[in-house]
Amino acid sequence: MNPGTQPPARLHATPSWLLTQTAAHAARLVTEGLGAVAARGYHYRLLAALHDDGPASQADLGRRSGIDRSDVVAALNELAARDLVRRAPDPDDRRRNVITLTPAGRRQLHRMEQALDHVQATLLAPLSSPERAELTRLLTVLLDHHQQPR
Amino acid sequence: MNPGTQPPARLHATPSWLLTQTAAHAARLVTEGLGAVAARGYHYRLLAALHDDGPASQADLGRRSGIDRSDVVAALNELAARDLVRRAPDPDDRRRNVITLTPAGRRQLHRMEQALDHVQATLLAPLSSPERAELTRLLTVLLDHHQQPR
DNA sequence: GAGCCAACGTTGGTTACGCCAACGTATCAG
DNA sequence: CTGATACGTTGGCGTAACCAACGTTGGCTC
Repeated sequence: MNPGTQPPARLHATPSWLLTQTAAHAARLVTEGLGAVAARGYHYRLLAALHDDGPASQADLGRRSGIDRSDVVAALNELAARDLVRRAPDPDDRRRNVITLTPAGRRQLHRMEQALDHVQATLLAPLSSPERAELTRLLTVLLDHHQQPR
Repeated sequence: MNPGTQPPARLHATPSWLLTQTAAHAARLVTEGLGAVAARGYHYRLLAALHDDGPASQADLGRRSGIDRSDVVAALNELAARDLVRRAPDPDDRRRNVITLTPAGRRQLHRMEQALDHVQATLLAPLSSPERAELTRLLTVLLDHHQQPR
């Protein structure tokens, strides 16, 4: 986002504009926060998915975290190079790799979560506690609605 | 976003995750909607800024719409090539170009707004009217807070 | 008036994210 | 056995956001 010396035109009060703009801001903060621990969004999503639901194939990981198969490959290469995950062929299905979170990966995930907590605080600073809850609820409704039908 | 056959891990109930994910969805719908009228986000923002606040230099346009100077150049090239804006040297300041919305540009802006209205309806389908208003309010608070200080 | 700094338009990168097409290998259903 | 499907992988595309650098032009100060 640019330094805005002029106020943005007020006709932009449409939710999709607000959403994408606010999101751009959020994404910037998230990128910044994760960058501080040498990570990016995909890394967090993958490690979190592994932590939450345990080891998985790459395709499963992609489905869990909403990342395209091809992007999973690249991100896992980076994570594996730093020993944050282990990639082993699945003996039961030789098409698959089994991806496992390493202790180092667990530690890194923890660091990411701390960074994201801080981002959270910064992002939601102007909202009261009930407002934060309401925002979370509304966004959850939207997300669920738009990804259930798949 | 990927077709999600598995439910996303539930630990992802953090606002920044929700925001960026919902936003990714919104952005996808916006891109789709604008694509149907052969446009993209930057085009809409620029034409809307021109319509709202009148002719301006490229730098001013960038500040109004939150787009980097260099990206303004490229987007205006595309808009000018389709006669949606006019780009003329400013006689009063020969560093500047004065960008003006053409009648065709006004018509195109109208088409974009229709497309975005439709996107809005799709995106906010699961929310009641007061919920939509509340979401808009909360996002506005966030946006204002995070871009005022600049 | 001369010199210097700031603003402007422009070019040419870079990064993240989301997505799609294609290929070879492996598995499974008929 | 054969055809369809799933998997990992490579390579590419488009959008958005941003940064550095350059030459030109304006304005300010000495």
